[in-house]
Amino acid sequence: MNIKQLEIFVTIAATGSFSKGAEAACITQSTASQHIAALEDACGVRLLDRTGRGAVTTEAGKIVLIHARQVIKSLKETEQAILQFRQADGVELCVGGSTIPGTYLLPKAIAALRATDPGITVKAEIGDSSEILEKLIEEHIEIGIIGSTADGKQFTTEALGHDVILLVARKGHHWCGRAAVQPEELLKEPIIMREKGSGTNDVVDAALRQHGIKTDDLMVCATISSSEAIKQAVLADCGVAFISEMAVRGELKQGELVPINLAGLTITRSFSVVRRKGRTLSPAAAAFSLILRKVNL
Amino acid sequence: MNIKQLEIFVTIAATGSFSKGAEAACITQSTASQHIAALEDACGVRLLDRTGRGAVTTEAGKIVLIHARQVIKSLKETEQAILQFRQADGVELCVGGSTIPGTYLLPKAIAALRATDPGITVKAEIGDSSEILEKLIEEHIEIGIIGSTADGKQFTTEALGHDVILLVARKGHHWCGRAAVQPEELLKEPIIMREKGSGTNDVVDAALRQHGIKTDDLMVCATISSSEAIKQAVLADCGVAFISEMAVRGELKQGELVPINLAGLTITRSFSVVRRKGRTLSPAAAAFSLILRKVNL
DNA sequence: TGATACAAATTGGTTTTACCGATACGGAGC
DNA sequence: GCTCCGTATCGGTAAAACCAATTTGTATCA
Repeated sequence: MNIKQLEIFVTIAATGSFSKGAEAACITQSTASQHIAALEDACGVRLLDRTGRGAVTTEAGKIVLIHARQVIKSLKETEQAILQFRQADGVELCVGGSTIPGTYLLPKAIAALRATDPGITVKAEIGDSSEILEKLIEEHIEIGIIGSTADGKQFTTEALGHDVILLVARKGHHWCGRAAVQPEELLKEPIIMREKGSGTNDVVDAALRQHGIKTDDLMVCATISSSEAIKQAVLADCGVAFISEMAVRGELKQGELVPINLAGLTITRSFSVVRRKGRTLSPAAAAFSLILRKVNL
Repeated sequence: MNIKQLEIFVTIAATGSFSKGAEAACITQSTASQHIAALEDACGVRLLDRTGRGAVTTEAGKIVLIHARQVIKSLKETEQAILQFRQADGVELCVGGSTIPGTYLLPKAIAALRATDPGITVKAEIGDSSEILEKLIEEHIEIGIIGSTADGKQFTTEALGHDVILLVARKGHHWCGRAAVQPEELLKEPIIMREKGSGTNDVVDAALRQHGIKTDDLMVCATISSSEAIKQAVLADCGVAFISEMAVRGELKQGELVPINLAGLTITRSFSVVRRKGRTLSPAAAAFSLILRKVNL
């Protein structure tokens, strides 16, 4: 029993004749006849009664007809789903972003994607870099943007642009107005940090280490897993903090937060688009990947 | 896109490997590879990512997988339905019977059928002979029992046994006790008849005509389309009536109704099993047809 | 009752497909 | 770089799908 047989059976049943059905199916009557014979053989019962002026379905034929229509319908739906998928229409794209790019880049990219491909709905997951990579492995997301690098064996990364991480203090902080602060001075100043595993923490840690400072030795007054919350903490005069320039752009402009110049220390990091190595991107994800680059320019 | 391809795709997706999937599907890995290539070609997208340690479904593959399972399920259901049908299990058999055989033969036959094939449910339609034939043509029923004959061009009939049609009167009727009544005497006696189109009417009409009597000339005091109702009418002393012996067996035994001997006139008729010519009977109907003959013996 | 259409079944032969075994290729792990 | 494991590809064979032509079967009509 195969699809072709069922399709021809349905058209013959609909037209009430082998020859008409065959014509409708663009095959010869002889082929149609053979198909029906094979189908009847497979079923073990006669499906069409030959009347001399065509053919009518038997009781068994009526049963097969109903089911055959369902099979054909399912197959059509399969083709339809693939078509939709290829046009990235009605599909859900799952992406992820670590805190900073997830908060400040993803929304723009999603908006741009929805503008060009309104058929795509996006599900975005925000987490720190390590969480995003984990979600990639577990296939919760197809593509992610993180602020650190990823293992080249499991992932394919692509640079996307960069970001400056600033040391900021509340206006009126005693460091304000100073041309430069020496890195060692950090050791005696209350500071708010991101949790380990976050991209921000990683690059700050690496940069300070180059100046002989271990983050473990800092006077960490709080470890907070949200940049936004850290910003609020600095505004509340809890201490200073390393924070992405993107996250404090507004506050810097309004003068509520002040960038502190650390002598000889400029912390930058690149964002990367990351996906599982060797995996094919869905058309939706491929479109998103393209847009990410444009948006960043 | 065909069933085989989908089936192999599903097994490969389930086993996570071309070679394991092929083994499970009892084909070689090479064939499996070709099937997937063909399927991917048909879909226009990659369905499986080859990882070097097997294969995992792509986003597109996940979509196809869900739909492919549905297609395969539908096909399985088709096969299952046919199997049930062939075993006459869970099927509804539609039969018909004209008044007399429908009332006095069908119930026994249905009971016998249900005893041997409990999977069959029977839908029986009772009507006069012409109605039964009409239902056959309209395919409301597959098989019918009528008390007259049917057009040999459209129907296949099979004799099933016969029945005597008696002229009966209420006990105490002035004809009771007479050895014989002359047919002409009928013209002066109130009589209750079945409607035209009924088998009973047909054979009575034919028999009387042989004795030069037209039914139109009878003193028909009522035309009733139910034998049971006619019986009640005779019991109520409305008049005499031709009635199937089967229908009055009980009343004759109890002496409430009395058979009248019409000189030189014995009306018998055969019952026939009728079905549409050239049409295949469902297994259920075929079983029923067999049983009908046995029950009648 | 035959003649005549019309429809489906069958036949014979060609093209296409399905399948397998063997082999080439390619990534993962040592 | 080598080996192992898995997929892709190649070449050949057997099966099937398909068609054109023909036969068979069934109503319809004269």
